[in-house]
Amino acid sequence: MSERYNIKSAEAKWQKIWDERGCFTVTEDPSKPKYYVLEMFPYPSGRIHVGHVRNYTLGDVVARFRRAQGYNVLHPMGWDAFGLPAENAAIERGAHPKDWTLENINIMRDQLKSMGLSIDWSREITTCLPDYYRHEQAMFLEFFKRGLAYRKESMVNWDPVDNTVLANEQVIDGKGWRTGAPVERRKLSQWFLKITDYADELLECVQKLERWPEKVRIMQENWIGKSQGLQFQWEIVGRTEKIDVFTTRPDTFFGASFMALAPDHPLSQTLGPHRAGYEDFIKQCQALGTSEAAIEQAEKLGFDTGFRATHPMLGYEVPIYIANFVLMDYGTGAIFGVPAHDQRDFEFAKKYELKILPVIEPIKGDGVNHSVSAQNMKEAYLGDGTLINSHFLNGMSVAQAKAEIIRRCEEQGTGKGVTQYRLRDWGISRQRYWGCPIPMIHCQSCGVVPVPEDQLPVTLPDDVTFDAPGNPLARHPTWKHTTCPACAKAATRETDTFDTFFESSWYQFRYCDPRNEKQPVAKSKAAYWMPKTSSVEQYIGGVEHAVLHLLYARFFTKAMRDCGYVDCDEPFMGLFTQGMVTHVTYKDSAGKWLYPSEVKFEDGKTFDAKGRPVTMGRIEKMSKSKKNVVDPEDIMDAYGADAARLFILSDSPPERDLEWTESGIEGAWRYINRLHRMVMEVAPQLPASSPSQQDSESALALRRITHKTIAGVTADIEAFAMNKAVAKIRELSNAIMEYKPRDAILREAIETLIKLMNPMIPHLAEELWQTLEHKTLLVDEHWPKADSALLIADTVTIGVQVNGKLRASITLPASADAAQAQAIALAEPNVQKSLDGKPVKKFIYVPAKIVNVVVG
RNA sequence: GGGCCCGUGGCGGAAUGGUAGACGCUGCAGACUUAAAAUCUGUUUCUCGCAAGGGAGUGGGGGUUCAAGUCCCCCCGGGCCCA
Repeated sequence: MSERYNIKSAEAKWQKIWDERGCFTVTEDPSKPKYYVLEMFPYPSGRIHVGHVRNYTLGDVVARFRRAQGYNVLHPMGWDAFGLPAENAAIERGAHPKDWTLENINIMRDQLKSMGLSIDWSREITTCLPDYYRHEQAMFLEFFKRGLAYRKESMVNWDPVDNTVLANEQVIDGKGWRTGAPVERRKLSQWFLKITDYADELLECVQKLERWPEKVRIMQENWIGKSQGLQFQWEIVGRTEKIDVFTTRPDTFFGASFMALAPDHPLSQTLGPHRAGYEDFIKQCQALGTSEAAIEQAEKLGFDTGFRATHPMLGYEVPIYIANFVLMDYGTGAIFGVPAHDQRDFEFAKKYELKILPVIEPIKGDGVNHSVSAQNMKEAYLGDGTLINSHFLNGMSVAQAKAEIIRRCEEQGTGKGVTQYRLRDWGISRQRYWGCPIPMIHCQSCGVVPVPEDQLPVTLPDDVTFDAPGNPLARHPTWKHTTCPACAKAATRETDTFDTFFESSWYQFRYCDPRNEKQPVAKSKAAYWMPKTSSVEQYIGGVEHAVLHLLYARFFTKAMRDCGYVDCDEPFMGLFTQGMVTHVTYKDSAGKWLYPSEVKFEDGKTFDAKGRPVTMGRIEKMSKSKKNVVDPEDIMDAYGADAARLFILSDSPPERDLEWTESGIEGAWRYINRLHRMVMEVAPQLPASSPSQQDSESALALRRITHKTIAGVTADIEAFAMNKAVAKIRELSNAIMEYKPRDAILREAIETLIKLMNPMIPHLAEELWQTLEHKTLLVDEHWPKADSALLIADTVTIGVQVNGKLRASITLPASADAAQAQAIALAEPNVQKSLDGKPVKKFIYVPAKIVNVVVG
């Protein structure tokens, strides 16, 4: 009868029609509310992976949904095209980074297009092309003019494998984030952006981003790491030097019983060598490594210098130690120890038998039993409480005491309140070829001189070699030689390029005006798509970018605002971070990883191509090294884009990990075919009109389900609960398939179903819409509205409990009162049996919810 | 060590404090078929029972409530971030 749905040709057909009619091409239209959906753009590594498919499917659901709701939707795509893999490809197989990158882009663009995404491809951007990066060179010069970009010599993390500088955040456990090689420390002149100027604003604003995941906000807050404290000086007995100390707990000032310096503190080198064992101790500290976690977990060790410091207020003396747990990078590299109220200090004091003086008494009745006597303390008390043993601070709360001690110190001129941040300025210099050249010139007589704006862009030379380690730009025979714009003498170009986080920090603006040759973005266009009040409504990407990319993009937005490019304060109003895609792993009898496509299934057992047994391993994040990957192109060839999209949306909540399974994708594919078959079969029999009356109970029931589904799916998509939306759509289709009459009510249900599933499986939806003989494109149809009258049922089925245990279920009018409910409930034989003749003590009736009979 | 999140059938997962297990996957049984695939129908938390019906059940233990997967306290296990 009906022919099988030809997925491949149908999907290609609709993609062509959407493309030819420019369905997703948008311009600024003041008559419509705008909605900006953005997914993190891909690095053109070669082929798309399932993580991309998940990311862009989620974005496409939002885009198509909002479009149907009448928004003017901006949904663009581009390429994060600078980066190390291109250079690695050049080294490994001799491909030029540019050719390699542009080829990859062509492949991946085709792959993305075959997903049927509602993207405005006319806005595509490629960050490695001069028409993109010329603008960031201009912006960098503007930043430089305003003091937001500067150069300084600094210790850098040097990755000896990649031969490049790493940002602090690219160092994980003392190792390079990409290579895993132990990082070396080197001194280099580097360009920095003054992100620390914005530390406070970045912190304040992130707390107001209500549509960001809580955990990402907390990560950003921790990264900025703002702390308030007191910085003041202690005198050393018998010496002229003073020790600068920073503390976030000035309230515990009077509990101080020792002083500790970082091993690499300058004073350690002055005070330490007087005593034997100093050298050994320092060596011991260095052997501990640089990882803060390791330092924290190691035994707290100290070296007594024999010197003593004087308490600035009380004048008593405390010993000065050099301690392995004090970090030079944090604060001033020197602390005073308060064993009663800091766990590390407490352990230290126990070991070296130092005085433990409690100065905070826990608030009584908070349920915590902390003794205030030093002998009984088993650990430091870190909570709030009332100050004791603290002279003028006695009786105050911790917060009051902090404020008071800072006030006193400032009054006496012995110290000052200090705000400190963990955040450091952003080092943007990279000693790489495949990045945006930093538009600066080094002149022997004039120093560092910016490239004049009319000479931009500074483009990368194409004729470079990768046969030697280091930066090809630096050893290029001619490229770096130029003349000084100031004095016209011979000078050299900066050969460092920007960190590639630079490109992704402002691309959200470029999409608003991607072909502008004069500016990064015209103010009028930015004002429409990214006004002060609402920038990107929905940003979607992996949680791995929770700190770096998002922090840099937020900073860039503020810097661009202050330089007059744009008006908005925050780039991304709504953020959604998706989970990873995982897959079971396979190993052959020799213990080698196998691709899922190499594994055969028989009788629930797994074999390789030659029939040898294969073992199934853990479910892990898809990775090439473990070969537990599937190629989206293979999936789309076999099952089509709709099936891939549907499966990806249906099982797991988007924020959680998704396990890719063959049976899952097959289930989605079966559903698509079943739906097609069903509509093909009933379409010719359906009346054209829409329903006016409900003449049967089953018709009314279907209408109710239809409208309940509209309300449910709308709410679910808004809440990003795509798996629940899919479940509701499938419920509706189950109801449709059970419904026998071929009437207007069935037409309404089917057309509603098609509209609701359109964001998820747009090709099939469009195909079915056409099958129902509509002349319009579904893509231009409005999102259905639920009839609220149909959402309220007039009879309900609820459970009847006796003493909280379910004994029966009853159907009664939704408007029934307690007396009616009681009569119906007690009439149930099962309820009577459970009552066992005992008197009803209490009767609970929550309309449309539950009946609970309480008996004695 | 601190913070945040999570523990529900064989599996992924649903459940504004109100009939736990929606929806799907898998399995099982049946129909169609010479047969298989595809498709369709039924069934699928465990357990006692021929059945009607009963018992247990959301990592473990306590508590609040007429009622707890959901709220509170303690413990166990897993994940992420910070240290």
